[in-house]
Amino acid sequence: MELKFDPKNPKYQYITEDSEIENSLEKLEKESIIAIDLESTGFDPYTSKVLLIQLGTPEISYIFDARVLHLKENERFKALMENPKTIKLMQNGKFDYGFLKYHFGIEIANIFDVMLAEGILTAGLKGSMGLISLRNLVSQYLETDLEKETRKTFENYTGKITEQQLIYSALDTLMLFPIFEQQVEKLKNEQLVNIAKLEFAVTRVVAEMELRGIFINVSRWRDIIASLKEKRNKYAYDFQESIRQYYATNGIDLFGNSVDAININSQVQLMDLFNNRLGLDVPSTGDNILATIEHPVAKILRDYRGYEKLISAFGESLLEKVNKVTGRLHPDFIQLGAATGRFSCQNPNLQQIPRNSEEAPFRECFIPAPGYKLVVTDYSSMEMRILADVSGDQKLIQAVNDSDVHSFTAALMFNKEYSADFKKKYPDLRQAAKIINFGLMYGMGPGSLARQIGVTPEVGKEYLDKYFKIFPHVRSFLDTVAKNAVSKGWSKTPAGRKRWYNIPDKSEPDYNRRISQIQREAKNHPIQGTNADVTKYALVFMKDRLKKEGVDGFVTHTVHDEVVCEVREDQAQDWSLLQQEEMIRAGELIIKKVPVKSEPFVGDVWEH
DNA sequence: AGAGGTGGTG
DNA sequence: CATGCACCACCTCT
Repeated sequence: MELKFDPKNPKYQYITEDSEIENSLEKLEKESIIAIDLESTGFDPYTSKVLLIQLGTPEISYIFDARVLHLKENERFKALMENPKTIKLMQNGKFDYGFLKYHFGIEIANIFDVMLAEGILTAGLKGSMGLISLRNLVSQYLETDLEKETRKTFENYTGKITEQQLIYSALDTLMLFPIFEQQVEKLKNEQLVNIAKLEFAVTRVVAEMELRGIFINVSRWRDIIASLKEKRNKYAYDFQESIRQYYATNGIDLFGNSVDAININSQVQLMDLFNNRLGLDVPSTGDNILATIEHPVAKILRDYRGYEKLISAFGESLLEKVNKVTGRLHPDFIQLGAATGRFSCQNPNLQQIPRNSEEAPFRECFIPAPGYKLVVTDYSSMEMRILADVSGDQKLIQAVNDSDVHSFTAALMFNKEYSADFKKKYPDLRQAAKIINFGLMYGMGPGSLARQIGVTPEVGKEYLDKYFKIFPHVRSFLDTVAKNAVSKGWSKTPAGRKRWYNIPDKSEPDYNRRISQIQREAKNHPIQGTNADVTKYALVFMKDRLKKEGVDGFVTHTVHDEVVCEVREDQAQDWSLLQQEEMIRAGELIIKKVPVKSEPFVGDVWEH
């Protein structure tokens, strides 16, 4: 590919005088597409400084020294960044958006993010998930090596910006244009333009979500952990006491301190205990296995694990992530973290905080700032509605229209009268139907279905047959998706989001296994992926609506089919209805054959 | 450092 | 024959 710049000697203008700003802006304002990048002393906007802001054309990069220039007061600078008519090429724009919003009050508009574009174009393929580096894009699209070592020099810069740093900074904007041009063509060819637009709109919401963060009641959190530790320690002690007899130790060391027989957390040592010393024969030490074992040690271990899990995964380590400046948690939401289009979440992962329970009401520790409320909306049985919608199965559409899908399914399958109290009358039948309903969306087969419900494989197959006899279009839809995924190498959601598959060669030894894997993934993709599409539209709609209505509120969190906003107390109740409205509007963009439902909750803790 | 096991969420 | 989707964190062990 022909480049419009010399990678060894890129053109740039380093601007260190306020008087030079206007001149560069004038040039940039003439462009319909500019590239933006930013160099900072770190990754956290609250504790890091902005050093350089690069705004580029295809030929030249204007490097603004943010330390010495008065950019915050420059309305023209801000207007350019916020101009919705100018496309802003960025790499992981969420990062720069957050810094510019916090340090300069700038809200970049009309982003084209090459990282997200690549994620959309390669969803599901190995190495495409999550964060894709500019270096990789440059290597792939421009067959050039982009030196990235210089970035580290910004973290402990000594004052003077070096020529090497300027070259590095300039390349980061110049490289974006030729990548952009090729990606646009690909997006058009794959009919992924609308999905790209959605992701680019979402990235501003995500940036603000991360910037705002989530308030957490630290002392309450510590109290929960402390009480869990007490219980865990008791079970840890009981465990050591009950297994000591199987080991050549009296449990006391030379100094009179008690010493453990084995490391209770070691899977290897536990296997030795169960299989060599207790005379059992366990394939693993997972909870599903331990649950079937009569031995008292298994019971103690299960109890211990229940507490240990919560303490290790959600204990003090989470509190360490509280931001020193804001006192809030600012997790990373990875916009294309999942192959299906869902978000993933890290540092900490607030999408896996346990549901509230008596002993560990973790979610109750997530609270609004003083003077605010949390407004929570989630979609009700969204994936079932999606399955009904995409399959077009009249019976399933009818089932989700009724108040309880699983009961209705059970009634049809087991020839019972459907009634409002079905759940009470036939809890087992409902549970079986629920497992089938969910299992199907994951491509489950008769074997594991039978195992889940606790029936023989033959009965499991009967159930499946019965199910598909009632919902024939569900079967045909899933089969078609699976077949097409293998023949075409991709599947897509109604909104157009694609997921690709590496189809193995027939000569591969595990060909059948891998094809089955792809078929299951493909059956799930339109369902999980549509859920992601809908929630992402909802996020964009909500942010826009908050602004339009002048509500003092922020999107703070999302968990796949749920959105949490933090809204000023006196506005929260009214806003909750608008939040519900936007959730439903987003759903109805894509889901046409069944109603979309979402109830709003206003409260002082995160639960619903 | 990375893999495997275990278990938390939707 | 064995085959339930999508993630991330923590632990141990090599």
